[in-house]
Amino acid sequence: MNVKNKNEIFTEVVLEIFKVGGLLNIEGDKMTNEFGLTASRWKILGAIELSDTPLTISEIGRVMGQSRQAVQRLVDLMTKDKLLQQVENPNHKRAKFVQLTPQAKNIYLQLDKKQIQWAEGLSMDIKKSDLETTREVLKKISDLIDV
Amino acid sequence: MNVKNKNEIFTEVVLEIFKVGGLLNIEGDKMTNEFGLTASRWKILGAIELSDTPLTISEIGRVMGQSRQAVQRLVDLMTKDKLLQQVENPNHKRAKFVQLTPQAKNIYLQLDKKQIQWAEGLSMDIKKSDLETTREVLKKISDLIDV
DNA sequence: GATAGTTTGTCAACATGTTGTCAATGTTAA
DNA sequence: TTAACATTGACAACATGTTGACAAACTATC
Repeated sequence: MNVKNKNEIFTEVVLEIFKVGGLLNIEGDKMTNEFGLTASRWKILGAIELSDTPLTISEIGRVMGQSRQAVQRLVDLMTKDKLLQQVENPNHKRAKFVQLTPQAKNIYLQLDKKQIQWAEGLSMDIKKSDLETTREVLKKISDLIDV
Repeated sequence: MNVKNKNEIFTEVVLEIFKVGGLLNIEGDKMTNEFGLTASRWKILGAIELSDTPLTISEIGRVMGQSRQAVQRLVDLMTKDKLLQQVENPNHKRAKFVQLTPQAKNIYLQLDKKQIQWAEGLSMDIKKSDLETTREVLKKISDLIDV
């Protein structure tokens, strides 16, 4: 019946993560194209909007599991594009808080609607409990690596 | 209890895929460093070794869910490094088959051992059935996008 | 066989990401 | 307070990836 051991399945999961990640990026690029955005820039907006507290550039990087330098680069570009603005951080002179401009909030809301419709189509055939299991497994893996 | 709907969970899964993907790449780079490889080049070796039939560059791309150009670039570099060699494909004059050199096979075997130990540590706290669910969910997503 | 459409290799432009380094800023401990 | 350590912004080098375009090679259809 089931001839594969746990390690083999784990390896398959890892390879599938790479594959799906790439495909999702392409999909995200298409989805954001009409707003002059890309998948990566959309993710930055999401990281800020989904957070309960104001975030600095380094904090955004930590939330996304990325280097602060990669985030800095995008934030600089998006600031130039009037999508982000930086405000004083009372706790740190250099590390300012990053905020969405009204224009970016507007775009983000539209993208959120678009994404929900897209997600509904994709997750139609997937059980909610299976999605939850997947989320937990991925979180466990990321926590275990991140040490 | 559970206030999140399916779309929200789906979104969390997507964000976790991005995060874990990045972390796995960093981990793969560290793991392959002693052999003068990178995570991406290791993946190329894996795609070829795990296939039942000889693969062309374009086919490797399709298996990995990547553009053939990205694969081509790496195969060219790895050919220069004596890790890959190309042999005639009776079905196509230009699209040759890509093979591992003995040296690459040797490295791949060592990496496989190393990876199994690493995977055992990581998947220790994860149920086999949950890993299988995760794999199936990811496959479903990638199939649905790939159309 | 000729023709139209697809796949492939090649080259180029560009976006994204890690890593390393340095000085400026914050934090901690003696 | 001061000295050691950690975090941050800034810059640079490099690896990886998508996309677009073009000609060569293959496939299918008439």
